[in-house]
Amino acid sequence: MREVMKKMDIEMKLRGFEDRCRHNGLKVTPQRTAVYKALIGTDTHPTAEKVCKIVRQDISSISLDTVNRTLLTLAEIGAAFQVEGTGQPRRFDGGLEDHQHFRCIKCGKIVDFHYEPFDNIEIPVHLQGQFQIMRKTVYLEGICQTCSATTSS
Amino acid sequence: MREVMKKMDIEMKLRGFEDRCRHNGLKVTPQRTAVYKALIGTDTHPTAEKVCKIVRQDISSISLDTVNRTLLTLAEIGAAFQVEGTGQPRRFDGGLEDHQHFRCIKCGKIVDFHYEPFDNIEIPVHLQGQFQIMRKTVYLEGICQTCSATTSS
DNA sequence: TACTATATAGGGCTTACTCTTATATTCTTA
DNA sequence: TAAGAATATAAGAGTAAGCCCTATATAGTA
Ligand SMILES: [Mn+2]
Ligand SMILES: [Mn+2]
Ligand SMILES: [Zn+2]
Ligand SMILES: [Zn+2]
Repeated sequence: MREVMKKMDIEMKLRGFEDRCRHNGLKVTPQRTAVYKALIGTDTHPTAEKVCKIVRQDISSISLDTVNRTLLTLAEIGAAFQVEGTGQPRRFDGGLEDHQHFRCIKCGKIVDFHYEPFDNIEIPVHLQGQFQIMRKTVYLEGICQTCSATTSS
Repeated sequence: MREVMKKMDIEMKLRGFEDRCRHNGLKVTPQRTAVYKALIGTDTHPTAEKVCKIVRQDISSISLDTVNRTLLTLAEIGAAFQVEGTGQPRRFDGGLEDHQHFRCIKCGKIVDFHYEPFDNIEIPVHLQGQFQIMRKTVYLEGICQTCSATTSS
């Protein structure tokens, strides 16, 4: 059943996260775990503010600063990353598998997508010599269907 | 001779820019022209602040707000774009030909590069139906040589 | 259980950017 | 070419994200 699988998946990720913290000399705190859980529980590439709101359902006293700090920490230890893009409030992604993003320049929505040729692009050797590459992604920008429909009045 | 070609190229771009302004019902002001010129005169993906400094060599009284506003205007009329990436101060690019970016997460440097297979990626049909795509780029993130050298102490 | 190192909450601070308004400039049309 | 209408600019105040500081709290450990 789907739900059961999902729960197992989350449990596994949480276990991995705790290990990752320990390996990096970081304490496993309820706040950290909750932020991580909130992040992997959505595919909306949320802002710190948004994550904070979610986490406060469990830990009502968590501060926005802690959420911010924690999200940066997650990125540092490789448990998440900051989404590329151009918006003001920084956005995060807990999806570590290779995938691509489309961003709507009207509403700011960021949509995940997969496409074999993009997921599997190979970095050419001359660049590998020049840079130590840690992330690669195909980034598309434009207008989503909702916004297209709304605008054309 | 290189210099002469460069000058002709700039002249052509400026002419095109003025046309683009008029077609969009925008007045051609010294400030706008200067901001545009500054932007196409660099490949460093500058911030508004940086552009402002450059422009002030010509127009010492230009305000940072005008530079900001103008850069956004350039993006709106398609004479430039905001660079994807994750940094705080927004950065701009006047290079409209297909090209890709590498961004160093240590020093924030953004480097242009070309690679045929990346420059020519085709957007799959199922995405074209879903989104109106206005820009595509391969975005790489990592650590540049300078920062690699510095860090490994 | 007690100790040490690290994390958090809260609040103030900084900085990039946006908004407002009075003045200046472009562009049009007579 | 002069005058008028529409738009742009400069300056400064306002806003919001996120960073920094410090006293208190908590996790890991012995
Ligand atoms: Mn994603
Ligand atoms: Mn570029
Ligand atoms: Zn949209
Ligand atoms: Zn670097």
